Amino acid sequence: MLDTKFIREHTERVIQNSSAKHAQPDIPGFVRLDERRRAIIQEGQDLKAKRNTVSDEIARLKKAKENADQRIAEMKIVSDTIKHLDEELRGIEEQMEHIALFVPNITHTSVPHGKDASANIEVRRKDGINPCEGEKGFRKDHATLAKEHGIVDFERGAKISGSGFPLYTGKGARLERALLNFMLDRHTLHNGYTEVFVPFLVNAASMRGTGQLPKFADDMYACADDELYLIPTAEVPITNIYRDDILTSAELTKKHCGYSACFRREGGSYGKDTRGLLRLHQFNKVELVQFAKPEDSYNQLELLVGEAEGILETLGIPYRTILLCDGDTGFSSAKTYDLEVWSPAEQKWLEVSSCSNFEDFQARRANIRYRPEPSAKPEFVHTLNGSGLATPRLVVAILEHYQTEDGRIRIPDALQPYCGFEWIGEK
RNA sequence: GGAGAGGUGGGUGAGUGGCUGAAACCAACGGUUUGCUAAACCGUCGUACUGUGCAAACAUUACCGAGGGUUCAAAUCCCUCCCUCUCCGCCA
Repeated sequence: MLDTKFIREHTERVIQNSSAKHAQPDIPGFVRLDERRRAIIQEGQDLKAKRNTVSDEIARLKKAKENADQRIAEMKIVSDTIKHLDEELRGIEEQMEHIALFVPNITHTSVPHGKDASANIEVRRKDGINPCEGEKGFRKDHATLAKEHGIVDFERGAKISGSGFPLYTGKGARLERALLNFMLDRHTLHNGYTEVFVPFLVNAASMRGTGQLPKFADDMYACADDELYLIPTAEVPITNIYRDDILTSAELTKKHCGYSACFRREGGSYGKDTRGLLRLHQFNKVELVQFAKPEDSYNQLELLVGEAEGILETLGIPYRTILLCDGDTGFSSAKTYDLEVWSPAEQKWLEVSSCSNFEDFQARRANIRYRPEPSAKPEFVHTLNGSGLATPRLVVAILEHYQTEDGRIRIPDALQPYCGFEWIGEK
């Protein structure tokens, strides 16, 4: 959410930025409502001030056993007027909020302009680290490999829940767990994150705090009877840990990582991208979340991207890092880098991480603040997050890059201690 | 799920209709003093919005879990909801 004052004072910029992000909120309407709102507040405050002083007078009169009926009658009318003003004000603020919740975050000046992914900028690429040689005829795609080795049972997953709910079996389940443990250990032991294990169902206030609601309601699974939502990412519960809190300057930058299952409806996305593990309704992810001072946040974003890249480097998977243009940058984000791994079978880059600086956009919604100095006024923190990383496409990359000519799959060195085996498949 | 108790400022905690935005204590911050990892004393010490002002600041208003209601006037009375604690039941 943007600051009302900011929208009022930078109306043109907000309109342009919204349109770059393919959104058309009614900014002029918002500004008009804001004018009326402030007029009502002023009028209401004057009347309330009058009521307060006269009420004191009534108290004095009554104490002195004098008649106050005249004043009471006057104040009854004043109170009625106040009531009507408050009602109008509530209506206006509701309308304003309805508009404000759909205004996207302003992108950072370093973000390139463009209408879609074609304007994104590749900032780094690490290929040539393929441990099992280049693109050869023996290569099979991940779904075929997964079936042949019996490590993912898509059919039974579909029987249990539906398509997009994979059932990992045997070494596949072990590999999944190994990846998660490996990544969590790395972020907690080497990158200075404090681990959290979060609820997977959250309330509406949490979803609003991180920006999933109200705009993306259709993308989420909801438990209507309990007003709870299945999280699409651990970003939601982790960021909301400090909703309505005031942090101290000393505890920033605060870094949390956590595993969660992630649930996404992915409505209308059936097509070629849905093969195997490429796009799922439920998947596993380790998430990185940071709460930073405004002056540190962009430096922290670069560090966070590096931490996510470190996982791919250690696993020896070819990847590239993309800076998203404004038209491709998410609703809540001011600047986003995507990490993509190469799928030789798909001949495509697959997104495995999205690392963003939200500046104070989420913090304003979720009311997460800090005091720059012990007795200073609280200010909004900057929030950042990134996947570190999501497992399904990581498994895709491992299967496809680490398959050998004899049809087996070698486990990356760093994962072997976590897996307890070196190979998938018989020689 | 049933019964009871309770939710007040960073913390503890007083306050049952009008001089209470809220005592007291603790913490924190500033200062004085004592020459020493401390103590004493003095002072400051919630948040938001609106307005005036370049600003520091000042003024109004609102906020005592959330939302409604009663009243000239609500932390205080009434209703609904949420949460916490205790006991019982159930359960991994």
